[in-house]
Amino acid sequence: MRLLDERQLARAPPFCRLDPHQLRRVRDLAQARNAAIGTVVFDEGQPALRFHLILSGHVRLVRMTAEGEQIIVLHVAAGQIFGLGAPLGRATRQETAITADDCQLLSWPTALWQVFSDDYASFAKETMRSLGARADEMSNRIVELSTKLVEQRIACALLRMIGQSGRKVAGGIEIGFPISRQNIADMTGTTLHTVSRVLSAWEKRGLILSTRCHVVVSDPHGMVMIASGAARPDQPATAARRSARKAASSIPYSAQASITV
Amino acid sequence: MRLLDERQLARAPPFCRLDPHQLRRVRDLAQARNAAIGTVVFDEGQPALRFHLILSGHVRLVRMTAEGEQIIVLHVAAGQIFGLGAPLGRATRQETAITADDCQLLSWPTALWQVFSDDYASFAKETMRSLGARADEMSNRIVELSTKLVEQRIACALLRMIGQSGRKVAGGIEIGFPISRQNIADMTGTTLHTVSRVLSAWEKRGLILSTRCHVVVSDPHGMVMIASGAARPDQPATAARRSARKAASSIPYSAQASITV
DNA sequence: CGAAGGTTTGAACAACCTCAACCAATGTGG
DNA sequence: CCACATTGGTTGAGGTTGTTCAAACCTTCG
Repeated sequence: MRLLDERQLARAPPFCRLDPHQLRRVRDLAQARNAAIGTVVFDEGQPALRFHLILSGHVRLVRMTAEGEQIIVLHVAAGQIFGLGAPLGRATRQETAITADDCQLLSWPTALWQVFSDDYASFAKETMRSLGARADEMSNRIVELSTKLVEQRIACALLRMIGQSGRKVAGGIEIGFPISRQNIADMTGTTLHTVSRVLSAWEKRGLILSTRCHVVVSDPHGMVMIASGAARPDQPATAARRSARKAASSIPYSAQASITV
Repeated sequence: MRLLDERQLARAPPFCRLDPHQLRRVRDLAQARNAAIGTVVFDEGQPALRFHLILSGHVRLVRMTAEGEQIIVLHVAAGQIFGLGAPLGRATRQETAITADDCQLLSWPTALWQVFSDDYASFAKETMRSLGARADEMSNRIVELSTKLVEQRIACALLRMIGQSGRKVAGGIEIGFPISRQNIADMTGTTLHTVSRVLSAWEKRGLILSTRCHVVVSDPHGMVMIASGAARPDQPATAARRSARKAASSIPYSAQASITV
């Protein structure tokens, strides 16, 4: 079991540069846990005592509003670290972490994050890289939510998921964990009704194949078209939504203002 | 000039624990720059060669879409660092940085980030903390964009700005830098027309005072009411928008699932 | 003073949410 | 193994929010 874990640990980006001896040390300090689908790993508001690594499976980071709505902020895939609140200066969890499928998890006390960072340069580097990637993803989500229509946002969400956790299957690329219409709605800021309508339409057009909690994208290119706002049936191919004020987009700012730094 | 910079530097969170000698070293490695309002500090797509600190003023981090729309991702206030793409593993800028008012800026080559982090523990800690705070802010924005009505989102944006850069004036709390309706629209994913209508209505109700590029919140508490979705004139005080499915929100997940970690 | 940028406001329309009802798949207990 | 509950999915009708279009106004600044 430990040996097995070590071998998987060696494939996780934050630890893949460590030698066998270092891996053993890291593994021995970890607490292992198998969590069935739907298990809550930690909950919004709790003290952030440990950080986690996914050996296999997927975890959703979720926030809930006072009105009882869920918003899926991020998906974390195998090989990745999550729950780094403490090193980022948060004493308590801001999100709830729920397994999206059956998971093997390791966790360490937050104090070890500093130790690992000091001892293994690649660990520090890799966690920073991962924080950066997530900041990018959130930033992209903000742009999408601000500018895109629901159909485009759903397309973006599917593309993001097949990019992060897609696996090739017969009819296309499948999202590698169970995902319901409600889940997709929670990612895109819409309702399951709208998601259902959109996916049904896409299935008729041959863009996807879908069964219960299960989506295969059979025409990724067509999906990109939809996500980008091209392939709009009626509209003239102009702005997807808000009036592209001035439309001076093509000239970067730098061409106008003197940039020095 | 250098001396003046050093004194201001000593007040910036990332450097406030340094002794005078260290401060001088940091200052001597920096490039100083005064940037008038509307100056582009760096542009989306450029290589990330330096990181920056605001001595005074405010900087907007902006992203543009293919259709020419701007989205304001974050505001950065005096004393804060920005442009940390490189340590986060990004070779090129993902956002454009534009000064929101007249700014005094310092910048350093990205290579020094590692050096400062190694040499000054408080610097490393503080930059992590700041990354965490921004991740929180983005996460909050995602929740707002996903669940709140336009009026609530605008209220949230105003509250966030007075929280970060508000100053007390005669009639209430003023946002500490110039801000147009269009800017607010770019923050909330709406149009300047809608922002204008909402602010006009608020001004009539005595919640704010506003002139060109200039907003004073005179009733912060009322603003919080609006932001949270209370104070809705017609609706019964239930869910602000999407149907609060199951509304099991009050019981934290942890009460249902065994949480161990 | 004219131009440019910011703001206001009305009217029409589109997107999408809400309500409502129903169906299909899966799981459960007798 | 079947009745039944549960969960996820589908689909139509109607209503609300907020965008789009259009036009005018005001302020600031060269």
